[in-house]
Amino acid sequence: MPKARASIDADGPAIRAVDLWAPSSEKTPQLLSAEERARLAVIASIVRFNKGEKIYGEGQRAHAVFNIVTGVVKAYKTAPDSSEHITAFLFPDDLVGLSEEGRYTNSLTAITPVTAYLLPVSALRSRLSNDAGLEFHVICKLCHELRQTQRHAFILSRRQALSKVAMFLQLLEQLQAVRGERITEIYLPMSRSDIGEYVGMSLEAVSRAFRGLTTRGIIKSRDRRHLKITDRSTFDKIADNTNASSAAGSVTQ
Amino acid sequence: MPKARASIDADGPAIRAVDLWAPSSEKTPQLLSAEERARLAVIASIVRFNKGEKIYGEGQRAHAVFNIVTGVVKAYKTAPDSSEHITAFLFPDDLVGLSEEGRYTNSLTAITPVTAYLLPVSALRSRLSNDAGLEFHVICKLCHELRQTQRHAFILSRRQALSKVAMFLQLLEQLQAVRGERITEIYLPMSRSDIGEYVGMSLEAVSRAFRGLTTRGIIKSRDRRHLKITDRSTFDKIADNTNASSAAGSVTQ
DNA sequence: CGTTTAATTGAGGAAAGTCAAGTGAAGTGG
DNA sequence: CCACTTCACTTGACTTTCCTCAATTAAACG
Repeated sequence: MPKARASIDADGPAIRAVDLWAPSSEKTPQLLSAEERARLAVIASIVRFNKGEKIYGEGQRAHAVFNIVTGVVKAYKTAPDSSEHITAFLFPDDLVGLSEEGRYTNSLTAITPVTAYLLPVSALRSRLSNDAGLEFHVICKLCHELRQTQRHAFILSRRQALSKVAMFLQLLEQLQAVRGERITEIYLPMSRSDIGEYVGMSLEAVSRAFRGLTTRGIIKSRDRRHLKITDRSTFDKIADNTNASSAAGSVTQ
Repeated sequence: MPKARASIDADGPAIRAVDLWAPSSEKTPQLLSAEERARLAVIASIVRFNKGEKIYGEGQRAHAVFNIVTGVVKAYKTAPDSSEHITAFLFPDDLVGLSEEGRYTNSLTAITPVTAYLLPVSALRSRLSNDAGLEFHVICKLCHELRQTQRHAFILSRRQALSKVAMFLQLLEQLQAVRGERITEIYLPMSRSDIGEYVGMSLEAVSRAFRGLTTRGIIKSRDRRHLKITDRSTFDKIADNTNASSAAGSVTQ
């Protein structure tokens, strides 16, 4: 029996984002019509990457844009001091590889097995200039990613480790919901180290934050990659940084 | 004699960004042709805001997009704990107010006197759908802003206060260069508190960072809003976080 | 010129980083 | 299938850094 995703696989590239102007009932609808997806499928090819495989490196010539079908990738920059900063985690229906003057601005690595559509820039370019509707959808997607990155920056600006991690989990949960997956459990495809590089703290601090949330009874992890939020209200308070630590503290101590 | 900017004022909305694919010689060219700007000018109106004046609030209905002509604005989010996080500083030729489902996602306040083009969304919307070239330019601008926000996130991810502030100054300097202004001196239109809210540290820490850079002879400030980089190589090392603190430390101590 | 706001500076404490050791999980090859 | 290697994660002890609170100085504004 084919997975739900298999149909997407067959239908061509897909992008998902909210509309810029119109208030819609649906949360994040599929932006492209079947016809548009079919037209894009003509110029696209399917590519696969193993877990841990590097897709491209920062500064390389950008020959293609990728549209993820299944799996998760990380986009990251390597700082001059050789520490890595993760720019974004990218999931199915995301678009990645939009470049600056023909060169990639991030490196890209698969953190799970990945299948994706590869769209050559030359072909995409001409398609874009001939299809105003598609262009508009790309604009919507970019606005979406811009807000996503602003949210990332917001997480990074927090000072408390617990708050950072809680916000990160909220983010993952929401993305999962948007993809139509079950959210009884949050799935963490990435390592502690990846999380640390995303939220701006050491992997040890990430580990401690998980422990902190667990011992306070706020989350419960089945294994290192699956957890459940058991106390939603204090969880949200910690994420919002509204006096939850003090309340929870009085319970614990 | 009119300032260079006065001509922009007269010519209609202007946006500036690098091209997605083509490597260009110019750093960040004006994307819109005279004709496009004129067509946009038809639907635009000029608006002015005083220093400190709020332009719109997060969550309000988004009736218009703004294209800044002169002055500087800050876009920010107010956290549930009532602390403010600055999302971006916006300068002439920037585009701001692209919304999510018809509502603004940030608040916007002028931090200097500001003049801007106001583009009603309804008119802009129909212009966009009739002009593929304009759409493409908006895509370029959005990619540009996306990278800008990623850079912001990168600054926020740094741990050292000096490094954060140095990177922030690099950013300002580059934006100044792009706008064609002189870069012998870096101009800081925003307060220490604004800087702190942008780079993710307290205003006191910002102040101390400036002092730190000054006492080490790396920067020299004429007044609180104007400074010069006097030791470029160690400045860059601090921004890059490559063993400059140790080297500078041995000099000072 | 006085009042208000912004910025600096200092002292103390909390929080996360670093270093290092130990534990658990996963994958490999016999 | 199990021992072995390897890698990811956890946990602890110590140190550094920045935040918080508070007092002082400097600048901006009417």
